[in-house]
Amino acid sequence: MSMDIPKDLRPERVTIRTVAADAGVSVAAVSKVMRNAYGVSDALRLNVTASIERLGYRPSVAARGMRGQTYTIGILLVDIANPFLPEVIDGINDVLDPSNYKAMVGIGLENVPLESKLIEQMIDYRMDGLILVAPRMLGATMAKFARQIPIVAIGHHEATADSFDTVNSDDEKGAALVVQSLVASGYKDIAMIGAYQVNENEATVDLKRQAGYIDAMAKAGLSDFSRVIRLPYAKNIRDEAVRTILTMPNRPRAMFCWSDLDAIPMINVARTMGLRVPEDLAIVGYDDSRIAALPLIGLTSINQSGRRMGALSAETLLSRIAGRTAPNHFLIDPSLTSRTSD
Amino acid sequence: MSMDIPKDLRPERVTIRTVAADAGVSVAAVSKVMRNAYGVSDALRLNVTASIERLGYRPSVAARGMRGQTYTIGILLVDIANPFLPEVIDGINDVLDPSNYKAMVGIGLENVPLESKLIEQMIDYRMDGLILVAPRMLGATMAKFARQIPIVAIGHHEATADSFDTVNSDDEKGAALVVQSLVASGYKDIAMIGAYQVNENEATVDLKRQAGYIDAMAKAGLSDFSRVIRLPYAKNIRDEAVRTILTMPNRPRAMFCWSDLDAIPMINVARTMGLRVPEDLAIVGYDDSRIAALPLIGLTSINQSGRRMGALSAETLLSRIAGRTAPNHFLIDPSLTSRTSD
DNA sequence: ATGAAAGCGCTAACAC
DNA sequence: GTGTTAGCGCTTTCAT
Repeated sequence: MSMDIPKDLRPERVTIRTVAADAGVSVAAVSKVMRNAYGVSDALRLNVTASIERLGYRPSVAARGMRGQTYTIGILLVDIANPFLPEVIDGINDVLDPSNYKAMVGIGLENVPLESKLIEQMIDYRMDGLILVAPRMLGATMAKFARQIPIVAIGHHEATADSFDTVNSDDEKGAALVVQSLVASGYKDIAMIGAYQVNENEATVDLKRQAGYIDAMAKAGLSDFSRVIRLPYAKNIRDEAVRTILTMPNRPRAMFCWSDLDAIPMINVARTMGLRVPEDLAIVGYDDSRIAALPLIGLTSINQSGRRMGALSAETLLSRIAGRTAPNHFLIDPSLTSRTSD
Repeated sequence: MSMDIPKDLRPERVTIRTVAADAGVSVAAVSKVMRNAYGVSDALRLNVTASIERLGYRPSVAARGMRGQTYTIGILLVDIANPFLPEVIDGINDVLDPSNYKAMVGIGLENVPLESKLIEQMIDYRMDGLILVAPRMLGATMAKFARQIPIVAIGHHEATADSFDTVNSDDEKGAALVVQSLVASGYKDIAMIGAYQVNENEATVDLKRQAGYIDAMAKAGLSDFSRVIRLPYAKNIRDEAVRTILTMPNRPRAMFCWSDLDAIPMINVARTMGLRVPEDLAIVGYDDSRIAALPLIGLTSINQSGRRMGALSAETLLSRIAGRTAPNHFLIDPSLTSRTSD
């Protein structure tokens, strides 16, 4: 039934001007209503709100970004597979939901240049602030970005940073918790599986966990047993490396893995080799991920309350966006979730 | 006229105008060089490129969005925990990387209103196109959005849609593969674990898998054994429900789970109850996720080549952005990865 | 081949 | 309390 509609008759985009015309007010009035700015009468507000509703008007983030805020914050994730991330996202959403801010996510794929690219992109988008989750980049790089946009980092230990905020679990304490628990169970020969590469970035969680482990071992008088083993970076040969380690005559009696991501395959390899966990080999992980909780895995692990960290980081970011300039650095206490692997 | 503002007090942004001045050309020239537009001499291009490099100029996506393209595509994920997603992202990045497009991710948290919100937000951002991964919303809703922005859906079976494109694994065939394999191994009493709720959306993958299962059972002359069991939506009581099912006197001999997400806990519950897998109960999953491959899990599962689906959807989206209007609908063959659980 | 200039949709001074 | 208007940094005709 409809003929070809000439372009000038086609329904045009609803802009702030359309709304203003519809409500019989100025564009400035509409803008103020949208931003809850000071100086609008209730009558005007009601009138404008009705027009917005009726026309289904949605402000262009792009246009907003050119003058003021975009009411969008960017979340940068290292990768997407890490089981710790969903919790953090949930926590962030907990606080963003009731605000008029939205989140947009970038995925770094464990790759520093890509991370920087994504941050630049988010800046190009004129996002209002950034939450970086376990960034691989150096603190100096982050400080550089922080000059352009408010930043809070999760899982980056740099409590002296003054251009950005940090939210962390106390990773040293977490590692100490593991060592103390294993020692209390009578283990002495406790080794640690560290992350794959010595990172250029010294603020990463794995190095803190390592420091906590070494320190706790010393405090327990077990320095002689203290050693950090690194698995190869390539995933496909990691299992083989674990097998080699577990075959060594002086194989440790207990293993503290810096991440569940390594602890779970280790349980599997151990059992496949006929080793009983924990009778022959105790294993403790880090992150308390869902898989760790599966009955047949039963991995004892450190819980770092990702949801709280997420929520806290969002609150911190919003307060910085709101104008705070003094840096905030939060350290949250981890806890040990005991299961059957130790 | 402009007043004299001390430049030291206002470190100014590098804009297209800065570059133009630096290179001694017009802003239009710079714009054309950036977009590889027609009508620029090599000399000019070189000159401008050098200035861009030297000044570290980055175009404002916001400003671009007001007139032309943003060179950004949005990816909408149902949630972040699904093990199938990282692969898809990798695939999308494979094709986006060499292009000058970037991806931005939104996370739907399995929630239709939130999904719509995120899409609207991406439209507000003037993104150039969207890839929706296993959207929960109705096809009609997607069609509505597709009038405003190019869309390709992954995991939404609606081959008749003409306003958006789809990329799917052949879920009916995948389910049939499972049934045929189980039948070949001698199983007859094969039940299926479906998704938690009957969705309002009939285009979801789980319903296709269900249809494929029922059909394949019929073709094998096993209609009498055919039945679809639904687990409760609440995660915390799901294990208990599985236990109840496995305790029934007429418990099925084999289980086809619509997703590894359900198959893996089922293996665990079964073994915890003392059932041997597969001697007492065969289990097959869907997605061939990493955890399925762990030796102690050893879950036989359907592989739907997420990476290829991701790459294909990105290509399809770019071609639609480039102007194609005829819809594309791709169906990719799944395959069965056999392990020890069946 | 290159440049001048008119907006895109909004926010924020400032005027009334 | 409300309206007018000058840009924000780009892209895109349309001149030259």
